Amino acid sequence: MTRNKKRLTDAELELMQVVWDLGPEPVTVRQVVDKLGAAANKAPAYTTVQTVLNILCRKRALRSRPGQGRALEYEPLVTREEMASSMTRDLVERAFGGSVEHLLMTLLDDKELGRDELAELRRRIDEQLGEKGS
Amino acid sequence: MTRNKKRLTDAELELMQVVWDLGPEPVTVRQVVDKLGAAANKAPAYTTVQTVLNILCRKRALRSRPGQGRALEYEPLVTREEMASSMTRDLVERAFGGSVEHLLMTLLDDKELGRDELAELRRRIDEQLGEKGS
DNA sequence: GGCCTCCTACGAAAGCTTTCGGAGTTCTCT
DNA sequence: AGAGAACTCCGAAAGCTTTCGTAGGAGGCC
Repeated sequence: MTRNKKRLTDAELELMQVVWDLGPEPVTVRQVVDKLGAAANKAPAYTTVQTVLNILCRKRALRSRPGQGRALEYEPLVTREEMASSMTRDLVERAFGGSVEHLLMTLLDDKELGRDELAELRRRIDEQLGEKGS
Repeated sequence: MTRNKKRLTDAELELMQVVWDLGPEPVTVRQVVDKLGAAANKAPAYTTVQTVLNILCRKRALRSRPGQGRALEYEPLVTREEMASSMTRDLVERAFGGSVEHLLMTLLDDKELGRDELAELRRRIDEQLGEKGS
């Protein structure tokens, strides 16, 4: 069952996003630093990135191993979707008393959703209702 | 527009929940401690609760003022719903690239929702669609 | 008054987060 | 071989989180 209990901090999550963005191949510290330098105009120090990536390994969000060059390669052990799901469960626990429906209702009532999104959502619900059919 | 940027930590949020639970009236440190002692069999020290309540004041989530007795009274400056909304926005930013729809789709696909919840949700969507109608 | 209880205010200690510099190793180029 | 670049490992420093103890003030009771 290996419950994935660890919560990622801001810095950690941001680096995970970069790793996921960088595609399916494992990435090096250098690649992450460069990507950050390109995206924002302030890149953190090389060793800062390295430290956070290593923390992510300790938290079992990444794995590192020798790559082709001399630099270690890091690869995700969880997908962006798994992480998002896990964070959502966390939010539901912390802020909605464990009730997913409560979160859903709040999202609807807060709207920010246009007619198209609502229609799409409705379509999906019908799909789900269909699957559970009978 | 005075964006409410502050994020509450675990301990802080837990105390907010107790304050909200304790009803609309302002509460004292003592009341919160007792409530925690009753709920879990592990009550934190009086001064621990006091410290966190004061931090919540600094973060503008609570306000304190002299009560009838000698103890200060604390009252919420934000509602549970506002906090939940704000935390949800935060999650959407951090984990779903700012896309509420993405969160909604994930919630649906992760299911955990029974037929009744889905039906209720659908009803609400129709409501919203009605409001926006034409 | 003197003592006990309840309260507030202050701040300390342990641990986590975020950032980075320095030491040392290895690869490459001349 | 020697210089320099690039990388890893280690750990430190500043700030936040969480928990709590102690000092000091105010009210009630003998």
